[in-house]
Amino acid sequence: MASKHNSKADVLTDIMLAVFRVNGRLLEKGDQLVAPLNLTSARWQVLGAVSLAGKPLTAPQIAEAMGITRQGAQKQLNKLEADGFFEQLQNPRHERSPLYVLTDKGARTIVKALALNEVWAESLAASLALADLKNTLHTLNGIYELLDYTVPTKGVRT
Amino acid sequence: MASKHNSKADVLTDIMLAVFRVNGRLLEKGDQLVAPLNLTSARWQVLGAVSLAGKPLTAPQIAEAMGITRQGAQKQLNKLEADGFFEQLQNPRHERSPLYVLTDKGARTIVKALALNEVWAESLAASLALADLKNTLHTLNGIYELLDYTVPTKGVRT
DNA sequence: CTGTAAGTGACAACCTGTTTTCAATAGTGT
DNA sequence: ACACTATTGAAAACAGGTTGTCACTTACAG
Repeated sequence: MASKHNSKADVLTDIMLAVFRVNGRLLEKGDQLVAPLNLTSARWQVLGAVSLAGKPLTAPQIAEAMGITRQGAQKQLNKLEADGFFEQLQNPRHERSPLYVLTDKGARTIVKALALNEVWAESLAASLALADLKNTLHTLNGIYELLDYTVPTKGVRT
Repeated sequence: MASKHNSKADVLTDIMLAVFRVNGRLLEKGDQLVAPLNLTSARWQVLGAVSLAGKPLTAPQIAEAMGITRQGAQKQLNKLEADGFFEQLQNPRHERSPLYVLTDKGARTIVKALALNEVWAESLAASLALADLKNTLHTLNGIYELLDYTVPTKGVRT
């Protein structure tokens, strides 16, 4: 499976391919993990963003927190609201742009999802070395910053 | 930006988030990289799979090499054939399932794409340490194997 | 042979996300 | 106040991928 690795560029190329594969598996396993809660990875992420903020957010704020476009976030919000995870709150600062607040059901669900994730991550991490994990996180962040280098408008998408 | 990291599971969770972010950026930058060749990351991957095999492949074979479903691969193949990167070859082993072979244009294009990728990877890797890259690749592969663990049918999707 | 299971292409519907466009709302400088 | 710009929701088209169905080859056990 391993290639020649005659240069740093070769190793980096293999890392890119590994990132693609791992990304796919993570989404797949994440979907399975929260399926019993009637969630998917994408929907869980939205719940998590609002829960983490600790206060109601507008659709564009959620999108920015998640690093996706506001339209993408809005789609999930519409579904999540229809399923009773969110409620709309009148936004005093914008009459057409409501704040989204977790319902009791939404709050209970995200707590369960985070617990499931914690158990899962622990079982995976058990067979990995802390030093390797830290190094990997640091290196991935370094790669991300290199890739992020030439973003003009602070990452804001229209 | 860094979290507390009180446990290996916490670091792993941050790695997961980093993988999502890096994956997104890689696709974005990859698209930009090969846009002058009238390719996208997805199409480039198909070209690469057939080029790497060194012989004509059927749609299901390409799908398996790429780790996607045959229907997904077929979609790209149809477009790539329409754009003159592939030609269909009569398959002696299955009259309804043609072999896809690179045209001259396809072969020339994948060579250019690989060259662009090499230059890009070198420029990125320049500021990273070889030991860190190797460790990261190894750790990501380890994570992938852990995630891959419970796949029943050898990963074949219907 | 023959029947049955597996492989395959062609579609269609869906998921997640992006881009584009439009109209309505909000913010700001003068 | 006023005009100009930025923000926002809504909707549609697109990209890349998945799942499911259908009909048709192919493979293979008996």
